[in-house]
Amino acid sequence: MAKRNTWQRDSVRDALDDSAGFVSAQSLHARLRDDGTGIGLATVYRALADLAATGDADSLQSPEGESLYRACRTPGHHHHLICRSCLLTVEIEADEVEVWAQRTASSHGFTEAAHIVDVFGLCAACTAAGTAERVTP
Amino acid sequence: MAKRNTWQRDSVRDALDDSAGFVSAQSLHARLRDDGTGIGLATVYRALADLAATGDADSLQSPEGESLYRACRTPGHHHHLICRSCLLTVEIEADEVEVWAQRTASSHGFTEAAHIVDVFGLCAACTAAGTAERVTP
DNA sequence: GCAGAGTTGAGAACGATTATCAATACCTAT
DNA sequence: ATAGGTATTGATAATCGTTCTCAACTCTGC
Repeated sequence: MAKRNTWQRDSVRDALDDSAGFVSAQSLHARLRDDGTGIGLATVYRALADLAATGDADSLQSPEGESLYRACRTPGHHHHLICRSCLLTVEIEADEVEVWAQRTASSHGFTEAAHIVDVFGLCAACTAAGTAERVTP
Repeated sequence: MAKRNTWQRDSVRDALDDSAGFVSAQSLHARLRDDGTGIGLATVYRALADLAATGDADSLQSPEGESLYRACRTPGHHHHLICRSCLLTVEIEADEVEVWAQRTASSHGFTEAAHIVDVFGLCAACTAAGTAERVTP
């Protein structure tokens, strides 16, 4: 079960690193295909799943139900501020919220608390441009 | 475009009200079918979408990508504390988090901020029962 | 009761994701 | 460097949740 290094995996990792915000597996695949590589869709999904599993990438569900991925610069636990128009993403710390979540959970008898905390909005650029639709990077 | 009252819509609303936690459209449909009603799957989806649109129900995406619905007792904006084993749900207030989200968004130039804040854990009962399910880090 | 517009339900269609499986490419031991 | 076992790939089929289609149906107001 030893992992092997393939140009496909590297390509996916590189493409993720080049993205400013979250991207879907589909759009990553499309981009890689456009770059001339003959990479397969299934391979992109597998590579992304691996990256997410090893903690090298974060993933979240878009409001539309798609799985989005991102290579995060900040290691460890953090949250995201995401532009719902261009998907530009800013990593944010939220110690305040960590404490709140933990306190709230235990005050209701819940254990093993985890939380999903993401803020969506329109970034400065999209606000200025009045961009109404979502653009997939 | 006047809305009509049909027993189907009422059934969906009632079934939602009877649920302690979030449920998927599929399982709601299955339950209604088992109750002898010949309700259609598409109708359940439509009714749930309507309820969510009018604010009579809340919805969220399960970590597996399914859409889950719930008839919430608290009107207005609130968040949820959800047992990841039995889906028991507690509605929680989070003024603290509202403020934080708004402040964080605007400090990064983001406008029209909305946020997804949900806490997952194991409820007291499931913790005691040792119900071990998947892990959501 | 009647007409007509909103609703329903069975199944087709759809999009995202996962499974299949023969062909291929990577890695390690020679 | 080479060979060979095996993880990986990729085209395609399959799966799953959800939405669409459209003829049949049923509320509601008159």
